Amino acid sequence: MACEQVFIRQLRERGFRLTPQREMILSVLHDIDGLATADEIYGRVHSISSSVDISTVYRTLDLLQGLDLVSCVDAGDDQRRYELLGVHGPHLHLVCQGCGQVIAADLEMAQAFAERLNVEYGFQAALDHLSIPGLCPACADAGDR
Amino acid sequence: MACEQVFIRQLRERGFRLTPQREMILSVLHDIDGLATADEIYGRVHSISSSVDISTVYRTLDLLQGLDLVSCVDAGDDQRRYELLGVHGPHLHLVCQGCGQVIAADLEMAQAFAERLNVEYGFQAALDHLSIPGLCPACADAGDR
DNA sequence: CTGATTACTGCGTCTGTTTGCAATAGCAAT
DNA sequence: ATTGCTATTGCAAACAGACGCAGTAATCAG
Repeated sequence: MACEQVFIRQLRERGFRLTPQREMILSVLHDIDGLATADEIYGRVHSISSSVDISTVYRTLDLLQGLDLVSCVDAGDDQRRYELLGVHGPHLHLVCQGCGQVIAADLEMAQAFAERLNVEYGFQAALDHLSIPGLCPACADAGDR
Repeated sequence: MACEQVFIRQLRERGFRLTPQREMILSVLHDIDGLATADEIYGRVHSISSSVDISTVYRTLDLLQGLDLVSCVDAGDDQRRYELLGVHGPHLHLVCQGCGQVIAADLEMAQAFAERLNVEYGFQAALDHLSIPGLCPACADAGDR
């Protein structure tokens, strides 16, 4: 699979090692193809090989984030979820605080905003891997009453 | 103090109670006048009255956030900090991932962005209480090499 | 002032996540 | 294939933060 190749190449280039655990975790992420909590990922990996530790899952997810292959959505309410950035590149996460729904928004949407922060404050915002809290259309409607 | 009055009024209006613990926590936040972790706040409160529990600190901070009297900066790397929104109203937090520094930015900066999210996705972004990760000028420079 | 109501607290416990450490196992060079 | 270097792992323990519960105390009506 394409993403596997990317992964392996990225690892090698930066002096990391390819381990079965990492392969499994990547494969599971690929299967899920959507958002999943660390625990869900751990569950799946564990069912393939029962000797993989949850802390390895966390460490691998961190690593994958560092390589920009995975992004993390912080729903605020204690349920971080992870997502493989395969086909669809980086994007914004609009997290609804009403229903928990996560909407994927085009990163380009925030370009002007990032630009402004840079001009005014010299700050280089990393807007990918960013979760924006708020209300989805449905919950905003419901909340108006 | 003005903010104390605001606090008490807000509490009463919504049917909450004024307790010594809440007064102490508010007073500590006022003393600090800047960012502090829950643990730091707990430490100070504890030194005044040793029978205050850390979970009360967390609960009170949550409450204060609900009343928009406190905002929370999530530096990403496990060190949430809290801040009294007294004089300066709500604002954006630009969190540097290099040095951990937190820059306060004008909320107005993000208005256009919020507007766009609303138009395109019908999403009502809550951009106050939002921490934006990135690099401050100094760290961005250092990182270029 | 007194008593009733019920929000709030402290405690213990639990979940999700990170970290230190010794043992293991990739990888490159031989 | 063997070796050495060291990144990576599993484990256990530490950690922040949330939660359920039973007792306490702030508030308000009388």
